[in-house]
Amino acid sequence: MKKGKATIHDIAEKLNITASTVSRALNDNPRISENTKKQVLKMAKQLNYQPNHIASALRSGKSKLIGVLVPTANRNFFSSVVRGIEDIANELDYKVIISQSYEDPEKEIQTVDALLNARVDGIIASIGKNTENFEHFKKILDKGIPLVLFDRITNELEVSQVVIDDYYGAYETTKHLIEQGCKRIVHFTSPKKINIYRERLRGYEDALKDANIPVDPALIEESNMQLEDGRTSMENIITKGIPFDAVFSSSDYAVMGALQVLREHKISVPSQVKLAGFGNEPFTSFTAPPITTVDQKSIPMGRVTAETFFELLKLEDKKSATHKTVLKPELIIRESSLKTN
Amino acid sequence: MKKGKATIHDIAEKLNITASTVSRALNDNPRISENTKKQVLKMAKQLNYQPNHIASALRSGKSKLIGVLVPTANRNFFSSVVRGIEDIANELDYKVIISQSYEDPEKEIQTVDALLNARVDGIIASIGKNTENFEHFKKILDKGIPLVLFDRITNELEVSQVVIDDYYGAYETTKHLIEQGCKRIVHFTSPKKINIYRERLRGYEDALKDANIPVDPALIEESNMQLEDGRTSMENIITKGIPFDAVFSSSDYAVMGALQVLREHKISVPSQVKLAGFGNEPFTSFTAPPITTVDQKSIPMGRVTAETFFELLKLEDKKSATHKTVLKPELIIRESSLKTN
DNA sequence: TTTTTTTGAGCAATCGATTGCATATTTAAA
DNA sequence: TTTAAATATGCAATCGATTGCTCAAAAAAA
Repeated sequence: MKKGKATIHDIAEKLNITASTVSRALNDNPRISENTKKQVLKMAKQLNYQPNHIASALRSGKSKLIGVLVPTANRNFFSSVVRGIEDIANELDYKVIISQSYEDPEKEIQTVDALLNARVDGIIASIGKNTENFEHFKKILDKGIPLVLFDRITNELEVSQVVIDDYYGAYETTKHLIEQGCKRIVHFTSPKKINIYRERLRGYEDALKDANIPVDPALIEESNMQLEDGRTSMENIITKGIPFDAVFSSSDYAVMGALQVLREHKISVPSQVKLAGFGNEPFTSFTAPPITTVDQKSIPMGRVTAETFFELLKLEDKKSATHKTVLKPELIIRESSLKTN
Repeated sequence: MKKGKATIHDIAEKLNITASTVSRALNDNPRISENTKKQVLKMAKQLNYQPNHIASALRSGKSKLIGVLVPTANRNFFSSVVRGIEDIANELDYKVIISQSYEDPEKEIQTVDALLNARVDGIIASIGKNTENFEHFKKILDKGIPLVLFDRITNELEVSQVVIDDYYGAYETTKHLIEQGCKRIVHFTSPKKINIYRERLRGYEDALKDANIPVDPALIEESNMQLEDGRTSMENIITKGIPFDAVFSSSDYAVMGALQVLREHKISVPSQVKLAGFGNEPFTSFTAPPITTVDQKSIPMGRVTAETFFELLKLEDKKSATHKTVLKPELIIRESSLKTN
């Protein structure tokens, strides 16, 4: 008797009513009398009844699971977004399956499939940096399953999305560096299809133009934007003897690499070269000097994304309701970019 | 027709056989002829059949989901372990639900409940730092659901567990500091019930004793081991005027805080004070100077944990089979702890 | 050729909750 | 008092896959 878990049938039996009534009572169906509801609830508690979500999912077609696909959970930005999503989802009694693509397009496809197979009610995703084909996301849409993208989005998909204003963040950062006296600002970017780096590059270029500083292609370094890539890019610039007085990297990791290389070359930051990154990864505040960066409003982004998602879930025609939210990032000025008098 | 997804019944109908046969064919049951299997597989592909895991889970009682509970996914150590777990799980066609307790005992209890309700086939967990009551884990065991703990374990639970040899790691680190000439080594630890900090403390103490250096309680700072706590602890020591020539912190975050405070007090690392942390968080290699730390073998730990878990899953009597694996950590020596001549 | 085994499949119940369609009982309106 | 409307519950099918049991046909043994 302790053995098998209690089901609605057990409750029904004890109360001499049917399982349907119990089910309706538990779901607070208006067709059930208050009295019966009370009794059912009481008996449910007494029998330590735990609803079987799997049975419910099978019948109702709703798994109450939402799949969250991120490039890597091991990044402050992504894990914070996830946290924001979780907060909202849990309130609504949804569970979150986090899965990681590890920036690998192949793995991303598999993962989408796996989530679909797990019968999630919808998917929230941020696209891997190297993804150039979006068929697997189209597949989600074709099935009429709600999809919301955040941060790493693409124009090739007509879906709801939540992003920060990367252009603005980059523009402000570049402007700040210019105000600190910089004229030869190196920019680290990524050549991929993903929106964010393009936008940041645009912000960088426009800020320069607006200050009447020519955009010098020699100062723009493309890479995969990891720490190692930042090192390589910095070495490149130094080796080529290209003069520069600042680095604005679209990734905190890459700017960290630059800082290391500058240190090794005994180039002083910020007096000789000023630095700014993007992302506000925690380590940027640990370094010596602490690095100026752009905060991406990760927790709000998670919450907004989840809210967008659940609105979508409520609607009938998933496709027609695409919605784009843009959050303002915040420039966090630290020592690495400040003029030394 | 495109509408509803194909089921085994659709396959059965097309082939003029029954769903049971299809089911068995798909599961490679020996009672089905090779020929039939081939046909079924072909038709399945043709109809783009995707098994409904939910239906299968309901009937078989196996959800093919495994719950992973970590204090926070946003830590290199934990996310690496998760990655190791995922690797193994995915190979075996299991999906992983990651959930975070955020070091909050209350949230941890809720999360365990949520996982249980999601009908995971088992749980892999690392206990929150502030958890002092383990009833929710006992509940898992009582239900006969496999549970494996890693890293943050407790003696109050009789379960399979995978840990590193924290004692060894701490002993070696302390010994290393002593060899570099340190005699007054501050230790940052956490007062909680969790094993790891106790073991590290023990390693620290024994290394001192073995070198005939008295253990001075004034040098041992207890805290929650975050960056801020490390700052506070370091300020404490300095303010009290307690002489010291090294800090060995059981957490990389806390040692980072110490480094900041030392920097602010113009105390030079490593020439005046040497530092070592624990965990090999990526940022420890970014700092100036890079920080000596202990690598916790996170990916192997994840894999071993998953392997232990799946072995457990195979067994009948879950309880009797507890198994403890201890991995050797590795001391990573960097500039922060090296003797300056 | 008859009997026994082996092999390949079908039948039908089952997992637990949900839900459209009755039906019985009250209550309100005519 | 009769009829219509509202309220509370039951019945039974359903979601899709799994599985114990039964059975027919084919192969092997007697």
